[in-house]
Amino acid sequence: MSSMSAFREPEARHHAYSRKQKSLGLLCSNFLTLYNRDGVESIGLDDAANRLGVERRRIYDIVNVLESVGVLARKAKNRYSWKGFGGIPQALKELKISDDEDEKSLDPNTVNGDDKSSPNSVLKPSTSSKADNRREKSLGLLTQNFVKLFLCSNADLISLDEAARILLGDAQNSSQMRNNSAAKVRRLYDIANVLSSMNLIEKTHHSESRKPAFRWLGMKGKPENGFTNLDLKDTRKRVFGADITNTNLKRTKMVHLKDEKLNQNTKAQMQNQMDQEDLNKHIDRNQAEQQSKQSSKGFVFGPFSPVGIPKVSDSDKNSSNRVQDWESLASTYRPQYHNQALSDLFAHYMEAWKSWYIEVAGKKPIQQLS
DNA sequence: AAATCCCGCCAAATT
DNA sequence: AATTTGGCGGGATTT
Repeated sequence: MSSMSAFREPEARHHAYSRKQKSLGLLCSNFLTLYNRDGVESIGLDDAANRLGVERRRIYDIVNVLESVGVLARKAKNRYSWKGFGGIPQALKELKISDDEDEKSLDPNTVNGDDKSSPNSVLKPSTSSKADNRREKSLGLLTQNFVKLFLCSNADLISLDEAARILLGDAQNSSQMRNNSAAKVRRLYDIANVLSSMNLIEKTHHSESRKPAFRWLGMKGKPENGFTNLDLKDTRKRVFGADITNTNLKRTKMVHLKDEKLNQNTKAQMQNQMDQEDLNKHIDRNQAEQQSKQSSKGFVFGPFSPVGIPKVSDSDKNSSNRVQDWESLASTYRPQYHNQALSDLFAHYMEAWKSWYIEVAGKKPIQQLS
C-alpha cells in the first residue's frame, strides 16, 4: 500500500542518480567496513541488508563471493560467520591445490590460431548430477574459478573476456557459447568488483593502455608491514611484463571442494592486517573524489538515506589518473605506517555511520552479536 | 557505439 | 506452502 515511488523527477539541479553509488564494489566496501574488525563473529543477512540499505538479493551476491574466498562461511540459514581476511590464505591454498590432475595449455587469445583442437572442453564435473547443475553456474564457483585462473596461470593480467572464454571451456567460435560467454562476463563484472573492493585484484589495462584487465594482488596488495609498492622482482613467480602470451593452466575442472568445516574455533587471530587495506580503499576513494567533486567523505547509504543527511556520495576507487598523492596522509612519511591516521579515519567513518544508523533505524548502535 | 553492470523477476532450494 | 537463495538477462549508465 502506498509505496513511495515518488522519485519521478525528470531532472533537477543536482541529482545524479549515479549508478556508481550502488555498485556492488562499493556495497562490498561498506559491508566490509561494517563487519570487519572488532568482535564480529556472526552476520545475519537481514541485518546486513538493513544496515546497508539494500535488497537482500545484493547481499547474496556479496556474501557468495566473500565466502568463495574464505572471508565468510555459511553457518545456517540467514546466517554467516565472519572469518575475516585471515581466512583468505587458507582458501587460496585450497584453491591452488584443488583437484584434477590433467594439464592443458590453453591459449586464450592466439592470433590466427590454428590449433583446432580443443578436444572438448567443458568443465562440467563428470560426476555432475542433475541437481548440481545449479551449483555449476553459481557465482561462488565462478569466483573460485576466476581466482584460480590467476593462481594457476603465469599470466598476471587477465581480462574478463578472456576469463569468460577460458572458464567456458575455450573454443573461440561457433556454438552459442558465444552468447554463453557474454552472460558469463556479466557475472564476472560483479565478481571483479567485489574482489577489487577487497584489493585482491586491481583493475588496470593490458599492456600500454588498451583493453581493461585485472591484476592479481592477493595478500601482496596489503603488506601489513612491508612495502606498498610491488616491485617487479616479485617474490617467486616470474612475470613477464607484457600481456598474456600463453596461459598455461590446467583445464580446471575446478573446485568442488567439499564443505570444509575443519576449522570452526578460532576467534582472534584472523584479523590483523587488513585494517588498512580497507581504509586505503576509502582513502583512495576520497582522493578520487577530490578530483571530481571535493570534500565529502562518508558513506554511501542505500537508496533511502536519512532525512537530514545529504547522503554524500563518493566515487569509486581506482581511477585511471595520476597516482601521486601518497603523501596525502602519510604526511610524515615514516618507515612505518600510517596506522594512526587510518585508524582515526576509520573511527570517523564508523562514528558517522553509527549516528546515521541510530537516527534512522532507531535501533541500538552496532550490535555485539553473540 | 561499446563496455559496464544495476535491478529485480521469478525459479530452484530449503525450511 | 512459505521463505530463502540466487540464476539470469533486459536495458540503464558509463566510458
